[in-house]
Amino acid sequence: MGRGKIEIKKIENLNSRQVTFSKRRNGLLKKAQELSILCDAEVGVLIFSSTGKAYHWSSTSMEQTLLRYNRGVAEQSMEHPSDEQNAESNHPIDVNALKEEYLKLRSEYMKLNGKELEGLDFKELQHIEQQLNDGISQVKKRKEQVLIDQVNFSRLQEQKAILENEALRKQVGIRRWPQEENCKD
Amino acid sequence: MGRGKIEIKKIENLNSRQVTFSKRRNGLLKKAQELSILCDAEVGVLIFSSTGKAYHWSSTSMEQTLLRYNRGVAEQSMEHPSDEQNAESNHPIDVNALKEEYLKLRSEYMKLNGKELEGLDFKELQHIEQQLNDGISQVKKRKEQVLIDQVNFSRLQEQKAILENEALRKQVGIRRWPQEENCKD
DNA sequence: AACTATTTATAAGA
DNA sequence: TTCTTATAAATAGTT
Repeated sequence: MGRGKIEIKKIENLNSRQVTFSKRRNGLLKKAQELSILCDAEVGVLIFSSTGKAYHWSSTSMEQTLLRYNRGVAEQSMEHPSDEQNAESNHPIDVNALKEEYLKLRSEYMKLNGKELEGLDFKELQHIEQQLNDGISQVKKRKEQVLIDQVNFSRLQEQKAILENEALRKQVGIRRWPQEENCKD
Repeated sequence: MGRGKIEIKKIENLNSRQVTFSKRRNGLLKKAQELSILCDAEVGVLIFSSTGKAYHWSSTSMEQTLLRYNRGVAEQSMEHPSDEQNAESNHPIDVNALKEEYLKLRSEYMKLNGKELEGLDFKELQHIEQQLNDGISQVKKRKEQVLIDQVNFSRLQEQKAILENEALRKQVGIRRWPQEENCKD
């Protein structure tokens, strides 16, 4: 839509690129606003120029829009709980969402440490106690396993040492016998 | 740009609105892509329809784009350290630091739940067990206190009820005594 | 920053 | 939904 048709590929001329960026950026934001008004939609747009300058617009607030996006992402990850990439990278991205998650987690963590228990009712306390007991049970199992592994490892080392000793003894024996004849006196 | 000019305001007819949403959504995403390619910019678009459906597009990945946005937000809050709005939302200055904190806390939390214990040695496991025992001890104390509070509260209610009963009995007595003389047979 | 020839997007109709 | 097409809007190249 202009004096000539253009190919959609990076504009190499810096000046043209900056002019086009300015024009099309405004166009995109206008379109975004029109879409949100006409269709009663929530729209957010984020733009970073090649020089690193940031522009953004949201029909509500960017924070709200990002929170909504993250909620969606969270739901998706619930639906595909064991996607490898998801598991790795699906932590909340928006600062506020992350902070919220962090504070929630911190609160849970404090409770497991027997702190900040005020305001919990009996049933909630019972639940935490159960959670702690389960935790202890797992930790004890793991401790036991670590000890068993150690014992097994020691036995293995012992066996290895014994075998090595036998081998060495044989070697020593073979080498020594002729020598011993000289030393015999 | 169509058969007729339209005013930019919510389209009341549901069907028209949905049709326009679909068309303009595609248009917006196309424009976003063109901008990103022509001008070598990073662009992200988030759209939520009035029915709650989510659409999004990013020239890189939405996660990367949002991280970049949040970095910008963080930088801004560095530039105006004690802005009123900042004080209100209390953004952590560095998203990455927060993310790191979050992951560390999450790891601790998992351990207390008896998960992700691989790689810990016996001493570390013992420490976690001790931590869990301390937690349980506190939770039990708190449970006891909740019960004591409940008992005390019940006693108080009981006392109140008894006093009320006495007061009522007296009132009833005063009214009844003359009547009882009639009923005595 | 404006201008304007063209291209592109899309409103309304089928 | 999808296609068609007349028209509005966006914008490429120019001034």
